[in-house]
Amino acid sequence: MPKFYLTTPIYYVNARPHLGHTYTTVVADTIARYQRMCGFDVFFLTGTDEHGETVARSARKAGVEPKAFVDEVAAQYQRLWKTLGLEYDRFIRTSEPGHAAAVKKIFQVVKRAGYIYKGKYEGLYCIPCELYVTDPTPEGNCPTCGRAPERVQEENLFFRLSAFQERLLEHYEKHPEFIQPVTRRNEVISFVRSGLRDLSISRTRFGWGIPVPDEEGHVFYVWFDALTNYLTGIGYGAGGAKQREFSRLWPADLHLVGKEIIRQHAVYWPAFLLAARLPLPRSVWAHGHWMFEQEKMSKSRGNIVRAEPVHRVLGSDGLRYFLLREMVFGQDGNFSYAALLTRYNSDLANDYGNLASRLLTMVERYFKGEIPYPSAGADRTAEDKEVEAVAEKSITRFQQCFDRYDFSRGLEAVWSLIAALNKYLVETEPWELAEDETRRARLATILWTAAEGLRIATALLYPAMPTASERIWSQMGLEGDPSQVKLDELSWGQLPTGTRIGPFESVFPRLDKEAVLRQLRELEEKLTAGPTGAAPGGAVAADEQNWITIDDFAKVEMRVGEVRSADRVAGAQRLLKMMVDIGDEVRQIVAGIAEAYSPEQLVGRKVVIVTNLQPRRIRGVESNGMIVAAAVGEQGRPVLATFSEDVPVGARLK
RNA sequence: UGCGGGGUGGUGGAGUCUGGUACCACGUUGGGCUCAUAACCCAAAGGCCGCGGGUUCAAAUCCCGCCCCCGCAACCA
Repeated sequence: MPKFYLTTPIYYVNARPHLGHTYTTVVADTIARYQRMCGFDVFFLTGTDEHGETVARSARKAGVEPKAFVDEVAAQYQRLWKTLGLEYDRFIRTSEPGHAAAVKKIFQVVKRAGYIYKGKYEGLYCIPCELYVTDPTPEGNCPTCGRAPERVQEENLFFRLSAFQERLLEHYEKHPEFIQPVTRRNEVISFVRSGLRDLSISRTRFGWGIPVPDEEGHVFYVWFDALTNYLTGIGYGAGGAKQREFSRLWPADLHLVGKEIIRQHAVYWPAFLLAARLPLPRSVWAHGHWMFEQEKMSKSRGNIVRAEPVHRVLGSDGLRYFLLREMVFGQDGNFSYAALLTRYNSDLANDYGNLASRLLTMVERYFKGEIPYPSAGADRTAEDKEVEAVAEKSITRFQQCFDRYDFSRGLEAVWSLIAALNKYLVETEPWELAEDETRRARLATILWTAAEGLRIATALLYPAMPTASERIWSQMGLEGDPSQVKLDELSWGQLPTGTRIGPFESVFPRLDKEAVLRQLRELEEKLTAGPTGAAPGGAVAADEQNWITIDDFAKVEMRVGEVRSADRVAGAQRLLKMMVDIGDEVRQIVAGIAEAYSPEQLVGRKVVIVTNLQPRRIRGVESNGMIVAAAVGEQGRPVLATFSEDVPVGARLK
């Protein structure tokens, strides 16, 4: 049996799983189930990435040892995957001893091949990003996250990434399917063409990592450590039977990743593998991101969607269906509760679920629960043949789409069959025929035909919605379960006749939109109210109130000022430079309010100024104070503080 | 300003690489049916495919210019 080895990224345990993690894993699970139905011997690997300074810090903050911290968060991931019915073959954790051994081994191989050298790094380092800041912003901040980097000096081991530029480009050229979709491929190619710098692969600043052999005080940089999981997860370096398993499974057929880490997977990873003389994975597929109601999800916006509330209300299949159906694989998608419920009600409840219950009800009522069969000489009408044709076409189309991970279109193909079946029932009116004893044969043909269509649709839906598919399968009284269906053998006419249908009940009950929306919001709130971010349950101390004393407040000097003049700062979209009269002097102040206020609106206006703030140059212009404004809405639109009574310039606020 | 992604009937999306019928879902309006989960079926209305130019027998699709939106980054003390 041919093998199919696929992976998700290993998730960084600094944060609790959110919708993005769930999406990748759902996709992987769906592909795994699909490929099994296609006859592949599938191996599905996922796991957690547990090293690095950020994790060490979060653990310290939570007051626990790193190991205890990562154990807790890794368990959260495993629990969630379990509740969502995601069935991986192995969950790897980079803190496992076996993994460390394998990382060391591959390092030795790469080192012996001459691709490692020792260098000195002196400069800026951004701790949250775990990146060296080689070209900081004009302000001296990290270009990735905008925070202030720290000045460090350390001796590092470097990987000669630069030596692989040509070989990588050649590989992309020869294997166009290596990076997908095409837009990502183009991005990567232009990045590599622009020149590769050697990569520092060790750190000496912290200890929470895998020690580098023979290098006192060095631990591996997270990516060198993390990427290697794809090898260790299937037995690399383990020896014996495990090594044979490795040889059988490697190279990976598919690395599923989010678009934010395509570079690591399409550049660094193949370079490491080339250096270690290992075959390269067949493809790296980068999917897009989920937005929440048209906005990027982010912690600061507080709009991170979690799978748990949705699962509680809709069940895992409802969530899976939405994720697969609504996003064009590879592009960004938009998540909203309203869209989720609309999809659920119209596709799952009205079309599919309702089809099953109307059909099963009729089988129960007209044939005592036994799926009837068309009698030998029964005439088949044009309608019957049409249904068969649609079913055959759905099977083909579904496979074509799923083969290229076009889940959305593939599911559409199944729905074209479901729609055809609903239509068929309306047109043939079996409930009319049931009134007439002489037309039993025709009635039998119709119900058999519809049931056969439902069987095919249900089999095709298994990869996307395993639970629902299994339930309807058994409600129809079919043998075994849909996972055993071989897709290349699935075709019209295999529905066994005379099988007794099982007890049935609605698999996708219709939902009251308003009520469910409310329920979702409540569940969500309950979740956010708990420890947020990385904090594993209970590990975080109750928030101490951030009281300040009156003396603290007294340190801030705020005065009423009047804007004398205001001008835009050249080349800056949001900045205004103002001259503000604060009584005894006129201050120059720069503020990021240009998008909300025009200079003309401001001149002559009384505002509140923090006057004892340390002066600072912003975009080359000195600012001697800060203007006080409310941040309104999610975008933080500034609204200036004002007085409704007249106040003299220079008056102090207390 | 730099990089990336977009602008398609009321809404959300396909289609753009590989020019030639604008497709899907939701929504709206009218009708049908009663087996079914107020579900299902039929019909209709609704689009100068962001704007301007070009290539072509033919452009949503290719080329040039412009406008607008979103994300990231840079300024937001």
